[in-house]
Amino acid sequence: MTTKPPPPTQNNRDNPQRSNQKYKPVISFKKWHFSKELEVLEEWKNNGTYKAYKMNPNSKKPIFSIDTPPPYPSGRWHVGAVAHYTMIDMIARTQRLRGYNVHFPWGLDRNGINIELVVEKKEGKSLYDFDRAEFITKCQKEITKISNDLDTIAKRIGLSVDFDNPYKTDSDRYRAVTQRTFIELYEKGYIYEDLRPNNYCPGCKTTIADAEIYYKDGEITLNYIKFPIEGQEDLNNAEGHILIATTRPELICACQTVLVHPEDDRYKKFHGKKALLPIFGRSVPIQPHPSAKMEYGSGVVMICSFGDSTDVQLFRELNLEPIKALDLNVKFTSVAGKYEGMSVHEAREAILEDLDKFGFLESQEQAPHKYPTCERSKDRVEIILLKEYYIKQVEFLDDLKKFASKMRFHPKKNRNILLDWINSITIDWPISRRRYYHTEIPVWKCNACGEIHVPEPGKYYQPWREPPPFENKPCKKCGSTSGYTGETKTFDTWMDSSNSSIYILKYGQDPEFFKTHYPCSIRPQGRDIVRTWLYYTILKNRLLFDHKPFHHVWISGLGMDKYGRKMSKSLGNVINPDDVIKNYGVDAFRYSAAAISHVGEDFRIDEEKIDNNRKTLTKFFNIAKFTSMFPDKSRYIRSVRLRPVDMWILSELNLCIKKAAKGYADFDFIVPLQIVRNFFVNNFANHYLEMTKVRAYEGDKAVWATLHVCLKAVLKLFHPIIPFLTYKLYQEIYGKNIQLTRFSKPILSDLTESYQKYTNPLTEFNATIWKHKTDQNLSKKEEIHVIVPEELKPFREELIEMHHLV
RNA sequence: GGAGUCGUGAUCUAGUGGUUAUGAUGCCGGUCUUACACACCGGAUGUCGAGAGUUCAAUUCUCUCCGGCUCCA
Repeated sequence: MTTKPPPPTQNNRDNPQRSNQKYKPVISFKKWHFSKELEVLEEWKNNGTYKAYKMNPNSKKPIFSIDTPPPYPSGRWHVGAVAHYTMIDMIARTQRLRGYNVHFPWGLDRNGINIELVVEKKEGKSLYDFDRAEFITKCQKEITKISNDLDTIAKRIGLSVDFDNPYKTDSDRYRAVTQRTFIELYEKGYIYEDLRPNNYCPGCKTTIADAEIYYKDGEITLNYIKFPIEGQEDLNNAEGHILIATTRPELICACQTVLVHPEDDRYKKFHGKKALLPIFGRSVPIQPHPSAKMEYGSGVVMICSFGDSTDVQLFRELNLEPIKALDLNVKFTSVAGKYEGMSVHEAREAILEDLDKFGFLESQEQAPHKYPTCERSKDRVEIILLKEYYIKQVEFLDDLKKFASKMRFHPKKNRNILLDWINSITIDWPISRRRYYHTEIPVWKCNACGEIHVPEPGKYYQPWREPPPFENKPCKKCGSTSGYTGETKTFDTWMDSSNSSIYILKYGQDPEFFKTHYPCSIRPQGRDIVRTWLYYTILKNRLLFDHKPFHHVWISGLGMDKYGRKMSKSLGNVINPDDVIKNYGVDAFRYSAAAISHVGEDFRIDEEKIDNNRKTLTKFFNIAKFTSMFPDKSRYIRSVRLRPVDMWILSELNLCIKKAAKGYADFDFIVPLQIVRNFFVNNFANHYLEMTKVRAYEGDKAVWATLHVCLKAVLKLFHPIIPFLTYKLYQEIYGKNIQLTRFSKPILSDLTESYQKYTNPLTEFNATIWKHKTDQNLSKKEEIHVIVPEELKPFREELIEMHHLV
């Protein structure tokens, strides 16, 4: 490679680039600043965009329904949640551009204990000390107060939901649907009432389901206690007592048996004997059972009602009579003798002192321990005998697994989270709660025989304050006319939430619509609520319709800080989404959310990265601005005389469209983002624009057409991710609302495909020339003596012009 | 303790039984080249989690282990 010395003075008169005053970008502003997003929002408000987001019931396009997670208003959105919702919005925008009639509803989840706890705290008393109606009114007011801001931020982040028809899970209409599902399930025989040991949260004062329990790690004292052997009592002789290890000494009063491992030679001598409960003196059988672990503690375990879920299992298996040791206030009952009225903690202290005093307590050691807590109040959960309503699930688990295999999971691997949970279920779902701001259980019981009566579905019932809707009829079971008493219990809020997908498809409201559009297209949700929201939805759909509820399930990970740690107040790493939007704009945030990782992975939110992505958007803007200098001749792409370089970029565009479509079909936005960005910046801007600048300024229609074919396609491909910038550019350049368009299809594929092979040699050749000039400290305009290689002959003219080859 | 899943430069990511392991961001150095310094050019950075096995050859297949996450006990 040789270079000629530069001519003494460069005469630019003939340089076609001088004539670029002729061409001005059509874009009305010089720079993109994200404050323009606010203008876009204003335009959307005025140009009917929000109406265009609505599902059109008369459209012939196929419906794509999204079971938008209805957010629970809780003051401020977590920045991870904001990212989550923008990604769900990308799904909606993608599907519109793919030609679907998208049903993207907007709702608020307003039922539940959270708001009750807020009111209780504010008023300083427990809900049982309120008048029920008054308490409900207070909850309603409180939740409405903190719901108000949600629409503003939802609009600001570009959500394309149907804002005009939001639903609320605490509305009469929604609750009527929840009650309908209960009534229908009751009539199908899937619901029953039973007295069973249940998880009971002392803080929330209600039963909770296994799905609502989280296990925490802690340490606990393991107490070695001597139980005398009946008939040969002697605390000082190995034959006279058996040493058991327990973490729950306060439950001795509820003990019904003592277990040792069948193979444990140390205790074979005690098989069939009886042990006397210390302090209480009651005798219980000692029996061999494989659940007693030889290596844990002394290898002897006492089984009480109820220390943990193993106890519950063993009571059932061994047919033991439960002893109700704790009442609803989690205080000991009279079976605890002198410990009656004490809390768990008080009783434990007291009995340990007594055991020690009387010589029963041999020793103590600290042991690691996992204990169940309530996910809401974080209180330690106790197991108490309670009468509750249950939905059958255990006998349907195989069906649920079948449905799980029929739904497309994004990402695929997250199906296992669901399967793991299904496989761990051993008991039916307790659905009744002893709370107020929840949907009421629509049941009245006969005053004479207690038979359950359910009303006709369709209406919202409040049995605790309404007369039974069948007042004058005699009881269907006993014929009594002594009247009915309304149920005071309410539903687990997951009974409501698990209806969202059928509610938005108008179940119980528009049977025709429901029939046509069931099941729902996609459930987007976070990984943290697979065992609740997703699981219960599948269960309900199995029981009601014997059908899978969704075609797709999209499960995203959780938002972390930039080091991958959970955001928490105590770590001081909480990012405020309002600040992020204020500092970098929504598109930069959305772009970052898409670029952050594959769907399903936990993602790290790093403000520095968001700021860098903001710069990338400026780059995009500049490419568009340059392109917009030339008239849009894209519709003549088939008739203009395309040269090889045009064919080449079209072949790259086609490849880009195809690859991006694949990523969009998976709702995995990092894939299209990387592909389109690479095409737009690396191939289109760096190489194609540079190679065709001269022709473009000369007025070559083929270049003009190609430029705009590419730009249009790219704007659309980026639109789901960065709706504001792409909307504005499309509006300014093409005078149309990009939100109402379709993705571009590959164009002239057959003709252009063979040009694929030039990508590498072409870009490498250009890079070599650029590098050479830089190394030699030459201007890019400097003439240079280089011969275009044979394989790049089709691009010879452009390459000579571009690099000033001589 | 058991099950599932993942593990590629600081971060995210491509990819494959044989490549000097892809690209991006960041980092470092240089350059105001008229779409863009919110730019461009260049550079450094990886024992492809560790070990063993299969193979002529393994980042890629198998096993074990380690680490992250999830679930269960």
